[in-house]
Amino acid sequence: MTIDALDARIIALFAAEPKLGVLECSRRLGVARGTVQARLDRMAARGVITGFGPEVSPAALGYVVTAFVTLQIRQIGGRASVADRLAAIPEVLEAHTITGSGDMLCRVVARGNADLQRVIDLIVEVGGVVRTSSVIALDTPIPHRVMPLVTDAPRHGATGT
Amino acid sequence: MTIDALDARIIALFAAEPKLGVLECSRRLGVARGTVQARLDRMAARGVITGFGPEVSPAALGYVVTAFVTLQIRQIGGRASVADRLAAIPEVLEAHTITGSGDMLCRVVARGNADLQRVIDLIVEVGGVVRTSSVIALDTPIPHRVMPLVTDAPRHGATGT
DNA sequence: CGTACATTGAGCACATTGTCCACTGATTCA
DNA sequence: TGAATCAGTGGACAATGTGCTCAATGTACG
Repeated sequence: MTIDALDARIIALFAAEPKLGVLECSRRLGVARGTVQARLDRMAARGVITGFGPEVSPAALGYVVTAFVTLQIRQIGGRASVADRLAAIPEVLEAHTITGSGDMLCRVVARGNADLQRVIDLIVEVGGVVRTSSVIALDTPIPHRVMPLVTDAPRHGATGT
Repeated sequence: MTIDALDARIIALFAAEPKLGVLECSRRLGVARGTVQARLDRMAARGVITGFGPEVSPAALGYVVTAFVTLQIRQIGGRASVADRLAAIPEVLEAHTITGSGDMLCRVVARGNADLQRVIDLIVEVGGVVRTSSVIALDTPIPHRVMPLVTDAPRHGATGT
């Protein structure tokens, strides 16, 4: 369930320059085109690479405020329905059930602080949500990244094969 | 700073089937190829689309545990150096400075609960970090997404072409 | 030793890309 | 009203990359 150094280089190269084709990638890595294609296919099949979709910046769309909202949920209600209704709120970008004193942790975005209040109100209105507690992200010194994992993983795991 | 309905449809189409070319995309949307290309270029230039890189699943690499770690930082130390040292830890996928009782919120992954302890130890060892508090993500009913935002944004902003 | 697998290098037909162009229609502004 | 600007259209072109196939090679493993 790991990747080798070549896999990592392929991913890193495509991450750096997504417009590269398989052919150009194989040239730069010094391997045959078929190898790169096979690696990509295999990683896609194994779920390591989940897609090549466009990455959209919420901030560029006007959603400049990011917040993390911890929810407490009435035990009797059932978390599933809460998740469904949260999913209906576009500004909820992510939701996890969690350990600790809270029950769910959501990442939400909004067009401003006043708009964040509106979004939180939408969340509170979801049946089963008892209480919310929010923290606002002031700055993001480390934006979402996975590349360190990719270049690190080969060192831990399988030899080539 | 918004996108219109056509932009949203272009993004949605590429998100659904990234292997589509510009030409096929234009065919399905019933517009000229040049239009799709121009829209993509413009959205890339405006920062709405930040890239087309491969999306990697940490879980598929063996990092099956996700946790959110809240840090308290010694005020005198300075947050910048803390962020730099956190960035050196591959398992730290994201870090924000936040409002509230904590000072930073990090998303971290690990290969298991025992490994999470190792990662948290790495974080604690960072100079300036006074205390940490972790919650583990048990389940992720809403995985990271932005599409609802994309399809929602046109309604707020520009005319619909 | 034989099998299985990954890789290589080559070739092919086909589709797509990047890049031009001229023309249209709508909007804005003097 | 007339001029200018912008986005979109439809077409064209050469150059390139793609998906696919094939046989041959080298290596790991039982």
